[in-house]
Amino acid sequence: MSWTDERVELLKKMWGEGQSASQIAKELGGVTRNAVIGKVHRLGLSNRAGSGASAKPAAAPKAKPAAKPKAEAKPKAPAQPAAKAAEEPAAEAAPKPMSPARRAIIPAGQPLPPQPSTNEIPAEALAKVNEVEKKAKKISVMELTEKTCKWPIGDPATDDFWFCGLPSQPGKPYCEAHVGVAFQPMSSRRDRRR
DNA sequence: CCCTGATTCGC
DNA sequence: GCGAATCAGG
Repeated sequence: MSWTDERVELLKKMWGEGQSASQIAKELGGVTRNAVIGKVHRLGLSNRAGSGASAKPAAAPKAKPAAKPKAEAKPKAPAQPAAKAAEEPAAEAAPKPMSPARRAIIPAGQPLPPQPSTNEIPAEALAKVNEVEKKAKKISVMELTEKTCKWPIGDPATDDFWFCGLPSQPGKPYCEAHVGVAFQPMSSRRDRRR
């Protein structure tokens, strides 16, 4: 993929809005977050409006990439809890706070036209989860241990919120059913060719 | 551990 | 110019 005018524009726009490089890369498609960051730099729009993130001193002595005796570890399976099923219309992506000024409520129509689902959750797994949620122990956050399923259920904004609490799978943060929905999808992850 | 952006440098 | 590899902070 090449940096066409439109792609660059979208890049600028999203970067300006405080989107992360990885998100921009995902949105554009065909590029990695590194490519995005590289482009951002080349475009000269490095830092965003002084967001209180991390300040780079700029000139830091490094120099050492000459040789790379780095014993790199193998990538793992990232996998994060996938979005819950349908019910809450508030499942939106707001990764960064951005400027306090632009806090406009979502319009009325369809602010999100082309939303290709990041990942699909098998209907089967969902059904399973629904069943499990009925048997959930409804434990609070303080009751979570290494052995309890940490799958959140309900709306954190209300009292209808608890954790599954069923016995989690060894080495996993969730019970079997929730491991299913949490780790199932996640198909593509950029290659790390060497 | 995951994620961020930043930098370097071979292409 | 491009972006993977790498670095460095959170």
